[in-house]
This record gives sequence, C-alpha cells and structure tokens, in this order.
Amino acid sequence: MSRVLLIEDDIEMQKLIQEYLSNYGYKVLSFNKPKSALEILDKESFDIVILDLMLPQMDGFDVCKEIKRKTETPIIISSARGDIGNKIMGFELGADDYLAKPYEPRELILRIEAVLRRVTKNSAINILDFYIDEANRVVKIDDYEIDFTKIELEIFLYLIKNRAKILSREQIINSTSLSPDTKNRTIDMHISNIRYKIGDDSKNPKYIKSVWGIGYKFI
Amino acid sequence: MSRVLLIEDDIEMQKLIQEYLSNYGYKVLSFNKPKSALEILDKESFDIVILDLMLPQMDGFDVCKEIKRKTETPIIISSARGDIGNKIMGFELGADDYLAKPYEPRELILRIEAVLRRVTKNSAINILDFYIDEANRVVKIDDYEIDFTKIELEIFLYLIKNRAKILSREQIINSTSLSPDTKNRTIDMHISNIRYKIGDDSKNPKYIKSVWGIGYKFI
DNA sequence: GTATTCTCTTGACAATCTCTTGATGATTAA
DNA sequence: TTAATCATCAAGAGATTGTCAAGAGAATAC
Repeated sequence: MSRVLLIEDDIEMQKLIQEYLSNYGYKVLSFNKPKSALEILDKESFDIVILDLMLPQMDGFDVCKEIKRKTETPIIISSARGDIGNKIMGFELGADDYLAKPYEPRELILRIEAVLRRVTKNSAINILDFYIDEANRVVKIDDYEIDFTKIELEIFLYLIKNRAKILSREQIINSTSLSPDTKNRTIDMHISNIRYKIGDDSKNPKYIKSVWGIGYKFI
Repeated sequence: MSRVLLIEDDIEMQKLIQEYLSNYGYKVLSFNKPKSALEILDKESFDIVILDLMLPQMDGFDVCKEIKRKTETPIIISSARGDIGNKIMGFELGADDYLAKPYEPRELILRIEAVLRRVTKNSAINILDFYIDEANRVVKIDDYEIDFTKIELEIFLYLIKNRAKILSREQIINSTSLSPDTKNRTIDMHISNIRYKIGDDSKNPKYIKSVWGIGYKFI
C-alpha cells in the first residue's frame, strides 16, 4: 500500500482526487496548505507527493524544491498553466513527472504507477539474516522463503526499514493498510505471527523487540 | 535496458529529454551534431534513434535517410514544423513515428515503447519447459503445442515476460486486450483455463502461483 | 444468412486464507 | 502489590480464490 501526500488548494478537487486514489488502494493524506504538508514530511514518510502549483502561501516552485531538500520522495507536479516553460521548470525543480490540468484521474494513476515503478528499487538487499526483494515481495531467511501475508509483509518491511527505531502501534497503523481504528491486540497478533514465521521469540527476541508502553522495534 | 541515440541541437531540450529518458530506464547517448551521431552508428548499435529535424549541418531528411541506409534502427522524428507535409515526409523517409514539437516528455516515452514493441517481435525463445514463438503465436510444452485462445495467450505471455514478478489483476487488464472493467472472476477464469492447458494445479502450482490478495505470478 | 462452434464473461457458491478481537494468563513498571 | 500492558489462543468475521455452469458474443462453416 503506497502512501500519497496530496497538496492541492482546490478543496473540491482535493476531495475528488483523494477519493479516486483511495479507490485504487492508495493511502492519501491531503493538505491545501503546503506549510502543513511540509511539516508532516518531517514526521512521516510518503511514497509520492502530488503537488499542485496553484498554491497560496508559498510559490509552488519553492514547495517543490523544499520537499526535495528534505526528502527523496518523488514528486508529480500538476498545474493549470500547461505551457512548456512550466514543464521544463518542473523537471529542473526535481519533479519526477508533470501533469497539465485538467487531467483525467486515470492519467494520474498511470503517472503515479510509472513513477513508483521507476523509483522503487528493484534490487534485493540483505539485512541481518534476511534477504529482502521488495519489488517481488520475497523475504528469505537462510534461503528459506517466508510466506508473509499482505499485512504481515507491510509491517515487517516498515519495521526493518526503520531499524532500531521504536515504532508505536499508531505509526504502524499509519504506515500500512491497516484501518485507523485497528485495536492494539490486532497489531500484537500480527507481530506475534511475524515473530513465529521468522523464528523469533517474544521473551528473548533476536529481531523484533517489544518496548513496553511504546511499541515495537526491529533490533 | 534499451539504448537510445538522441540527435537534438537544442542543448536545453537535449538535456531535458536525456534526463527524462534516463529516469525511465533508457540508456541515452546524445548528439547535437548529426555527423557525430552518424559516426557512432558505425561503431555501436542502438535500439532506437530520436531525431530532431531542426538540425545544422545536414538537412534532417538526409540524416534520416542516411541512418536508414546504414542500419535498421527504428527512428522517431520530432520537429517544430508540425505540418502534415512533414509527417508524410517522415514516414516516406523510413521514420517509424513522428512527434510534433512541443510535445510532452511522457508522449515521447509512449511512442518509443510503441515503436520498440512493434519492432521487437521475432525470435522464438525457451523458458522453463516452454518453447515460445511469439511472432507465430506458438507455445509448446515438451513438443506439445498448447492451443491458447487470444486472451489466454496474451495473459500467459505477460506473466512469463514478468517472471517472478507479482502481477495484479489490474496490471493484467492493462497489459492485455481485456476491457478495463473486466471483473476479477473473469481473470481468475482465464488463469484457471491457462493452468489447465499447461497442466498446472492451482493448489500446488508448478508455473502460475496465486498471491493471495495481490495477484498472480509466474514462478 | 443461419447454424454451429469456439471464446469470453460473470454470477454463484464452496473452499480457503486472512484479519480482528475478546478472553486469559503472564509480564512489567512503579 | 497493583494497575497497566503484552503474548497468545481461539473463534468467528471478512475477504479472496477456484471452478462450475449458463449465457452472451464472435468467428467460422455451410
């Protein structure tokens, strides 16, 4: 499940896009003020940013540059000003794709997919005892392939990507396709199942440590 | 990874296109003088040439003819002169596609992909137990020819070309001639029929594995 | 042009797999 | 010790998949 940060000042448009992206399985957080969006980028990570250039407060160009300075999140710029000048500007700012308004929602989906496909590292990595090929959804431990379910894999990857960081249940919820009102017990259960599958022991964890009163962390 | 030879005299534009194509995984070599480009064509091979007609030194038409004389590399012509006359000329010169300036970078990608798809359809290959001759629409398993229907063949080829990758039903729809609002059950049914024809078993698949909640993948 | 045959689509439903959560006992902090 | 939190079980709710079967649609033969 990919997380999308949508920055769009037209509320109608914002709701429309959010709705559409949600239907396609994206988890969308929307802002109409770029300031708020930039703040959240300090705290949470996203897979892609959709940035509308018609913005109040800061000029869209600066927002784009600021996002690129802060993060490596790919950006798709949309704008009503469809002239070539802006297009070039968009790419010079580090935007990964450009979409002239008005555009088909379907077109946006295609662009997002294309950008994510391009950006998603296709290379497998080794961390600790694990071989992780995220693109192909393969996790192995000692050449033995672990059969994670969808949510288990999401949680496992989130933990391992934030290794040594303590992650609250709330953070885990927000970074996976879990519903926002998921009960704590549910997450514990997923952790329990993940531990079982990777051969970990809650009492004496090699990999996933419980941090009492706070959450979990990957050692 | 496809190799692109870009001939474009506007340096700004050249950098922009090169950057954009690189992001899409193309390996680009750029020249602003066609003479140099023609020289490199003697030494190295490319999958496609992008040729801008506004060129110094030689008239673009001659460059195009010269490239076609030397090689069989497909050519996409771009030009600011968007009149029909040029379009016809382009094709008469042996160009494989024509793109009027100014164009969206995205549009260029689509044209490149289309041309490459059209051009690259020849030799038979062996993958796993299969002999696949795409041009002649023949798939054999152990010398036994499998009688796929049109859509079955499309899905089978899409799966096998993306071996080990998990493909969603949506991706399968978008990569075949299936209508965009095809129901999930329809795809499952095609998969079921393909499995039957290649002697696979859904419960214990040798070839096509179901990935619960995501899609299918060719092992 | 019509009949025949092959192909594609989809609802139905069972089988299967996953996710959620209350209950219970264990563990931890203070 | 006590209150809060965690680990796990177990049940069942929920979602997805496999396949049948019927019918719509397309291609082909006559």
